[in-house]
Amino acid sequence: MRSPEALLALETARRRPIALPAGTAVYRQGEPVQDALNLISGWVMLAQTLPDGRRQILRFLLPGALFGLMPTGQATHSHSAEALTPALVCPLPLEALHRLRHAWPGFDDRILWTIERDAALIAERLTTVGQRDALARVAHLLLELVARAQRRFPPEPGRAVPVPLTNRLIGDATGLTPEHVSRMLRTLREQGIVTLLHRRVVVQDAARLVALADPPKGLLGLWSDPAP
Amino acid sequence: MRSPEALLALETARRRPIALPAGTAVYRQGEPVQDALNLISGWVMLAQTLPDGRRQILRFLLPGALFGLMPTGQATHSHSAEALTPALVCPLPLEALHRLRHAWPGFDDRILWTIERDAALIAERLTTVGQRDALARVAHLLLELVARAQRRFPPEPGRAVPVPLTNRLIGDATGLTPEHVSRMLRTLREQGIVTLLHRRVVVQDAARLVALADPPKGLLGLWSDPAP
DNA sequence: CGATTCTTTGAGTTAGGTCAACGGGGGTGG
DNA sequence: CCACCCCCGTTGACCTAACTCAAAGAATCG
Repeated sequence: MRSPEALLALETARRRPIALPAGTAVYRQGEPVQDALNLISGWVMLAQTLPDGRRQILRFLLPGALFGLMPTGQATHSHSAEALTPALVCPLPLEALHRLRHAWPGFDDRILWTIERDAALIAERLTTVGQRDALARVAHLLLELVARAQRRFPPEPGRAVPVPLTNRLIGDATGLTPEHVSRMLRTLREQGIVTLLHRRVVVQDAARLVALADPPKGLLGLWSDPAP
Repeated sequence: MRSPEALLALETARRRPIALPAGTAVYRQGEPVQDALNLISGWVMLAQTLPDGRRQILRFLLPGALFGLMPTGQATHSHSAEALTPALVCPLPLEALHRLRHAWPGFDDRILWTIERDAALIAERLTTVGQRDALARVAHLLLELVARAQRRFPPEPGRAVPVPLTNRLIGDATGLTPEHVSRMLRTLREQGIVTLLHRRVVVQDAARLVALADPPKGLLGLWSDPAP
């Protein structure tokens, strides 16, 4: 937990929050790294784009996420960040971040925790995309996002959880085409497992969804737990 | 750069190095997190295994790598680590790591740099596996490993670079079957681009290999540059 | 209310997987 | 030093999951 003094120092160092309409870029791949960013509200996605236009969504960010950091010495962003909903983002100059890290150990620990957690989330997506079939990939993504959005695992059945997903976004995150995503969503719907309609996910059968997505035991905490 | 005092403190805190024969596990998925580990010599792979036996190789580690860290509060390993060659590994108790981080800012910065770099490498693999075809995936992996092993980009043509890869390992890293990896390697060989024979890679046509793998500009430093 | 983007579905195609068989290399134990 | 064995690599034939292309309907947003 950060001390009141640390929080005050953070308040002093950060810039004014920026309101971003849905669909706007926070930063683009190849742009110079400027500030670290704190997501206050809304959803943001991080994606890597190939020269031919295909893109891989690396992560979906929920409020509270810290992003925009690159390894020291890395001058440009390796990926782009784009708001999926209207979003509020608060920049923090890298130099101030560095100062805060060294001044407040609790703050430093939290940064490290965040980066490690993000790496673990990407690793799990890699495993899913590399090894699982289309149905499991879609199921896994829906389960992850519902669990993270609700901060709860397993997800509560019947509740409509707002998620700003389109079939194209699901495809870009899972390595599938939007058409095939549509077919997989139909299967999940017809089997009474989970439904995605009008940007809302309803989990009908949490047990079967978990069985399909089959998230590795022991990592579930990363979806639902806050920072220590 | 870390100060002499910091290096001394590190020397004092670490345990005695452990020699691992090729094929042995450093730790297994699901085991409790114990020490952080420093790879002194040899190659190690990090992999996530699914219940049905399929596995995704997340990263290949080269000497100097720091691994075995998990987000604070995460009790068990989300992946396994296995030596691909005879390897020398030096454990560092987590508690000592924590102390060193807070006592020596340069040390702390280097840890953060390492984790961020590792996350960037995994993200790039995710993009490759999710979006590129089989030939490009294999080309990308060979290029990455040759560049990292030689600390040099683009790779020097004609030089035989030792890599402990089997077709199965390439398949597990790229999401392909060993049979299809064999077909892709044949294509790369027949086209005079790159050859893998007897655990040695020879890059024949660096320009075409780079064009095929098409690594995002600006990330190349992560393959060939040392820590700042 | 028009335009645009998103979703859905169908039909045909293909990249990569599966299965099977064989050959080679390297390590091990006699 | 040799023989065996096991794993690895290679190739071919066939199969199927996912892609492509096309077209029509449904949401969403000025």
